Amino acid sequence: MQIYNTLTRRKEPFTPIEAGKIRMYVCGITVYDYCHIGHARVMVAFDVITRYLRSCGYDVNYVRNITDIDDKILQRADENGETISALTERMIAAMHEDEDRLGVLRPDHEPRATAHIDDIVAMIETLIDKGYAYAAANGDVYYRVRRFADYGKLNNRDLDEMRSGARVEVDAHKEDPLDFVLWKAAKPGEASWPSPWGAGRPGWHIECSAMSTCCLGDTFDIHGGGPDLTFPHHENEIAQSEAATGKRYVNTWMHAGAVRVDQQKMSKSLGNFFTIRDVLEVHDPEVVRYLLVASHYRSPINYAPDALGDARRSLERFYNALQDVTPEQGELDGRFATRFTAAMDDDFNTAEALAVLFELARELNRAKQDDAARAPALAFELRRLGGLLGLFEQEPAVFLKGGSDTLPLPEADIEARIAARAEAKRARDFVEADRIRDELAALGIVLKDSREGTSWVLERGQA
RNA sequence: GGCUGGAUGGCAGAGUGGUUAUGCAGCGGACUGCAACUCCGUGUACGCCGGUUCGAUUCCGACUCCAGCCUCCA
Repeated sequence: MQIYNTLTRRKEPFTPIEAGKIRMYVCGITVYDYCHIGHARVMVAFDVITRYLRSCGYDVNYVRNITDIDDKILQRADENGETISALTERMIAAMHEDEDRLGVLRPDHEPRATAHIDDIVAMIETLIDKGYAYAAANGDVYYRVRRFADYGKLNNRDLDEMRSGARVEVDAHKEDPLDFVLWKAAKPGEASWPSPWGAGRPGWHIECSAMSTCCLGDTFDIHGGGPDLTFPHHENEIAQSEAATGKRYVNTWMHAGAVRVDQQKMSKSLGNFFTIRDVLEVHDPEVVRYLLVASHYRSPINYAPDALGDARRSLERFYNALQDVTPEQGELDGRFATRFTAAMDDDFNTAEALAVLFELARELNRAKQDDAARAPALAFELRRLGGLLGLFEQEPAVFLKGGSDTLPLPEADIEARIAARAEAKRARDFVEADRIRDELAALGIVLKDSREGTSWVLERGQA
C-alpha cells in the first residue's frame, strides 16, 4: 500500500507502527455553523480510507475532534442570543445528521476540546517548562516558534522569509510576530476555565495536539485534515507535540483537495459555500457522495450543480445493472477485485477503482442478457466493492425512483397509469399507450419495459 | 515575492516511455410496436517551447496560465 505523505511530498509505502493497527486522527469541525461541501469532502475521503483500511484487515482507531470553544463560537452564540453549549450541541447534532445521510460512518472517538482542558493545560505547562512557551503579561501564553528548529518542515517554509512577507499581526505581548497563542486570557464575562496563568481558554492549535496525543499516543500513523490546515495549524501541531514529547508526532500526513466554486475555494470566509443540507434538499445524498468519490481525494474539485446531474446519471448506470437481480455470493475469478484493490492500494485511487466497477457493471449487464446464472455473483461483487466506497447500498428501485423524496404523482396513480398503458398496448392502441407514457414523462417519470413488465424511474437530472 | 499542486478528447476524470482508462453527452447498429434500459461498434485528447530517447502526453529544463497556502477557514 502506498500513501502520499504531505510531509515528504511523495507516495510512500505505508507500514503502521503496530502491526495490524492503525491510529488515525483527523481535524474535525469548529461547530458554530452548518457543514458545507468542503467539510463533506474531508468526511467522505477519510470515511472511504477507513472503510478500505478495515477491509484490508487493519484495526483502525479513527479519532476526529470537535472544536467546541473558539472565538467564532463565542461570537455566534452571542449574536444568536443562545448559550455556547446550546449552539454547539445543535451544530454537533446537525453535523451528525449530515454525515449519516452521506453514509459517513462515525469515527471511533469524537473528543471535544472542552472535555480536555486538563490535558491541554498540562501540555502547555510542559512546553513552558521546556522553554518552548511563555506566559505574557496580559495572561496569554504563546509558543516560542523560533525555539523549535524544525518549524516549517511540513510546509517547506523558512521562518525568515515568512517574516519578510509577513501579514502577521504584530502583538506587543509576543516576543516574535510569528509566535502563536496556546492559551487565551478571558475577557470579562467570557466563558473560561481556570489555569495557572489565570482564567481563559485554549488556542485552536493546542487542542488538536493534546487530544490526538491523549487518544492515540505520542506518535501515531495518520493525521488528516482539510487542505487549508497544513499551515499554520498542522505546522503548529508538530511544533507543539514534538517539543512536548521529544518524539516524532505523525508518520503520514494526509490532506484532502479543495472544493471550489467558480474556480475559487469554497470557504466560510469567502461566503461562497453550499451547506450539505441545502444540497441534500435537491439531490440524493448518494449522488453527492458519488461526486466526491469520483475524483481522487487530493485533486481539487469544482462544485457545480451540473456536475450533480452527471453524477446522478452515472450512478443510474450502476443501479440499472443491479436492478432485477438478487445478489448472491458465488464463484468468480477475482479479476475485478484484484484491479479494484490495486487501485485503492495506490493512494486510495477511487477514480480508478470506480472505472473497474463500471466494467464490472457492464459484465453484469451482459450476464443478465445471456448467462443469467452468473448475474447474482457479479451483482454481489459489485455491491461488495461499491460498499468499500460507501456506494450502492440502497435498493436499486428505491434509488431509481428518486428515494423517499416527494413524487410528482402518488405511486398508486403511477401504477394505475402503467396498467392503463399495458391495457392499451394489449389492444394494440399504441397512440393511447404513447400518450400515457408521454404524460408521465412530462412529470419526469420514465417507463422501462422488460420481460418482467414495466418499471419506472424518476428523472431529476434537469432539475 | 516565497512554498505546494495542477494544465488530458464536447464535459467530468484516471493513467502510462511504444498497445482501449472510465463515465456522461454525441453518432451508427441490435433489441423494442415506437421508446427507455441494455448490448455491439464509434473519437488520431494529452498547455507552449526546447532537450534526452529508436520512440514522450508520460522523463528533464525554460515559459505561459490556473488553484491552494503564507491571516480565521475542511
